[in-house]
Amino acid sequence: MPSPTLSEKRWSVDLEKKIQEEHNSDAATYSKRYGFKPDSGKEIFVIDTPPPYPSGTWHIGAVAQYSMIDVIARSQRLLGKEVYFPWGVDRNGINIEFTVEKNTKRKMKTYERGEFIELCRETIEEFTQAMRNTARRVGLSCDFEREYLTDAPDYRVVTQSIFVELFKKGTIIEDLRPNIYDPVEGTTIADAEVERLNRRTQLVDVKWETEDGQEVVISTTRPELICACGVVVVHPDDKRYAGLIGKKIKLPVPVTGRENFVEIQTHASVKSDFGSGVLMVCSFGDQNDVAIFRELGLTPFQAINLDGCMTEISGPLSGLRVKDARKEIIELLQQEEKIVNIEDREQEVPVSERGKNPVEIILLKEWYVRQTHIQGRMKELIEDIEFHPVRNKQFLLDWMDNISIDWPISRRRWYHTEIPIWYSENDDLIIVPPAGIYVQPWREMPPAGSRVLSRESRNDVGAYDELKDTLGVITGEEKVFDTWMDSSNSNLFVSGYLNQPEVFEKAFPTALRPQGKEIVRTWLYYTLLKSTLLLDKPGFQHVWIDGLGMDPWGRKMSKSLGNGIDADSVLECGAGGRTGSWKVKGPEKTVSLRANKIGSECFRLWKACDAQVGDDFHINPEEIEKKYFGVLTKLFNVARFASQFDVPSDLDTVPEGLHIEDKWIFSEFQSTMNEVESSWKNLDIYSATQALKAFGTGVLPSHYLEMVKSRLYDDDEMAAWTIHRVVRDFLSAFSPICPFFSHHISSTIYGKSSVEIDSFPQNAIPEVGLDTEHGNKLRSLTSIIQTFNSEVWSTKKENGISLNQPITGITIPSEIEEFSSVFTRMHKLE
RNA sequence: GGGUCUGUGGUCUAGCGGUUAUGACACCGCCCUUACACGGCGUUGAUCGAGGGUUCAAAUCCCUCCAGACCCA
Repeated sequence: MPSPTLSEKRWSVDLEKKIQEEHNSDAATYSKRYGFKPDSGKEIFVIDTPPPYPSGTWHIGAVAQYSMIDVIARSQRLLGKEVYFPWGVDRNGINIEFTVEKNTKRKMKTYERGEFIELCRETIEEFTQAMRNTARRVGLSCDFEREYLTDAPDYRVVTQSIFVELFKKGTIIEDLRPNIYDPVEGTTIADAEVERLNRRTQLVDVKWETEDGQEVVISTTRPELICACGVVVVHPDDKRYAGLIGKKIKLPVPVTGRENFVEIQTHASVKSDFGSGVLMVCSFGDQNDVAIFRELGLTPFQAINLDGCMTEISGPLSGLRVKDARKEIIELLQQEEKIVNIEDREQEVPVSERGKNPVEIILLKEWYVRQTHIQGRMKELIEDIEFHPVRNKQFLLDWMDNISIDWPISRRRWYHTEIPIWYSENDDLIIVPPAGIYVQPWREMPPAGSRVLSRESRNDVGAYDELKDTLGVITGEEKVFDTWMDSSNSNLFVSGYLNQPEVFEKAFPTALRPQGKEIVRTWLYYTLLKSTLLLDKPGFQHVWIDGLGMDPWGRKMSKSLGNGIDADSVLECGAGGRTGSWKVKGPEKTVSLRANKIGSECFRLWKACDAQVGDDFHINPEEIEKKYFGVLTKLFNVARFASQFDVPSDLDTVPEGLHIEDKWIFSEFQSTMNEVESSWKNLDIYSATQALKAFGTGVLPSHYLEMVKSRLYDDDEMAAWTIHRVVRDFLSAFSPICPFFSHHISSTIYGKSSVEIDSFPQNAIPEVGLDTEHGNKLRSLTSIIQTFNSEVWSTKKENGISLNQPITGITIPSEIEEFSSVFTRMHKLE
């Protein structure tokens, strides 16, 4: 055999790593290939990639999703777009504060604020570096040079400027409202950050007494809140209590500074079969209580303060933490024999997503983004966005139907973007910085160019520099923004809002928002809300919502289940001869999984092939290797086989005299390529990959190569031209999925890397293209050819004839008579 | 409790009104054939979660139930 230019015997993870290192080592080439060049004149395609949150290791499901975003980025480049695939890292937030608290065993608020922020910054930087490495390792073609960090001044200033803009518009308001509050972490949180956990609680039946001495039993899981009771309600149809309605009932516990009688009223939300069927409504016991208070126009009582302790009104409980207060009140009630029964039961308790602390509803003055008024308009704008897959749009619409309160955006934490506001001494005026300057009001005075506004009307009163002396002692706002306030600017930021107006003009609405379905109600929703409020535009052209990475049994991976798989271990599996092994907790027992080689190319091929967008996918390294490494081996060998024959000097001009089988394979190839091209255009990775895989591991090697082998050995130039043209174009179309694999082969054989191709390969022979008569006729022969070949192979096998021995008595079907000389030679028919 | 989605050979998956129900992996058998044994060829193997219905015709549409996932209350 002539020596192949592709010298390696097969594809390997070590080869992959070597190529990857070369690929990343030369910054200039990297940036030429993948850097964003807004002035190139090509159509701009900006991807609003989800900035990952660094927290130790990167979740394999997220890495898999991310690698598919890369496939989209690369395929759009292949289609001739000017792609901006940004690399951003989300670094604001409570997670890193927790990490620092845990590492140093000290609560945030025991630090000096500046010192704590510095600790957070250092810690998150370490995590960020690990993430950058994984990103490179999985082959992301991000524009790493323009990395953005959401905790950097240039990002935070955009959040602050947008806040000021919305503030001036009156879209951001401050108000004293019941807020969901995490007393342990000392901060307000949004609806979207609340989750439910099952906890054991006690349901206590307490004896109450009406003004005329009638005994009423009320069940509650929160007896400590009796002091905040505003009304007692029964269902309007509940005959048992009809006589009580309108009467006054005495609180069974001592209270301070409030009436100790409340009225008995009716309310339709009462569940008559729960407990005794009588419900005490406390200010802010839960969301339903809040709703009833609002409906009945009652004045709320504040029973819990910001530290999570009981307030004065609770009388003897005053100053106790909620949990202790509950114990204490139960004891008190027991002493007075006012408890009829105590029952342990499972209850879903609302807790904060991050801290898992039971949350309370507390009346607080906070900043809000108004959102309930704009839902209709948002829905109209969303109509213009294409969703992939369409059905996942429902997640967003469902969430929007649930929006009933404004979005509280202020938080009492530190490692976040500061709310850019100062207050005048009398609190009537506020000072905001000019656009473009990042400020930290808790430690700085307003910068030059700041404006003074009326706190109430938002009217501009004048320049801060001139009014300085009339404002008295000014105070900076100490609160910060909810991190979603930052994250929901990502599309504006990457599209050039404020920083590059000329780019923004062309790049907005942002071409693509790819994300996981678990953050539809937060990231996607808030981003769309921003673009509606700020610009009255849809925000995106396409939204691509992927499913979740699950364990091999279809459960979400989580630390508590012990079923997680580390991304790096899969990407490095097979490097340096090391095998990978994983212990994963299944539903019944722990299972050991092993694989010999995976790497980024195989991993990407798996994700591209194995699950459609939007479907949850099971991650099992054993399966990834078994099903997809072989595909790479096969494709590599097809190319290696081709590489032993001279590459014709001109692959772009069709030579005269192609044989019928050459035209036939082009007819098949072109129909594959048409499907691939339109799939790439529709962001349909699955179909594109399936089509390429089927062709590259099926008809091409099993049938065409066998048919032309002898011609190739005889130095037939037509056959060589055909195979090289097909392999070259195949690699271009395949390179979005496996970029290093394609890059290596194409640059070795053809001297040009497939990752640099910026237009989809043209059909070599238009006359056998998709809708041509000639092409259709040739394609209709494919199954006949496959069947015929199979029959010959089985016949030889049945007769014990080896494949390279002659055989007699075979008739070639009349439909493929034109190929008779090919088959005669291929099968040695006599 | 509500919403959304999913349930197809041992495993994963395609199909989404008319197919002998794809394909891959695994299993079993045969084969070293001037690319590839990390390969090739071939054979087993599914009444499409269960039960009702609509239709000339259902894996595909409708209903009920069961199981799982995610989200929400």
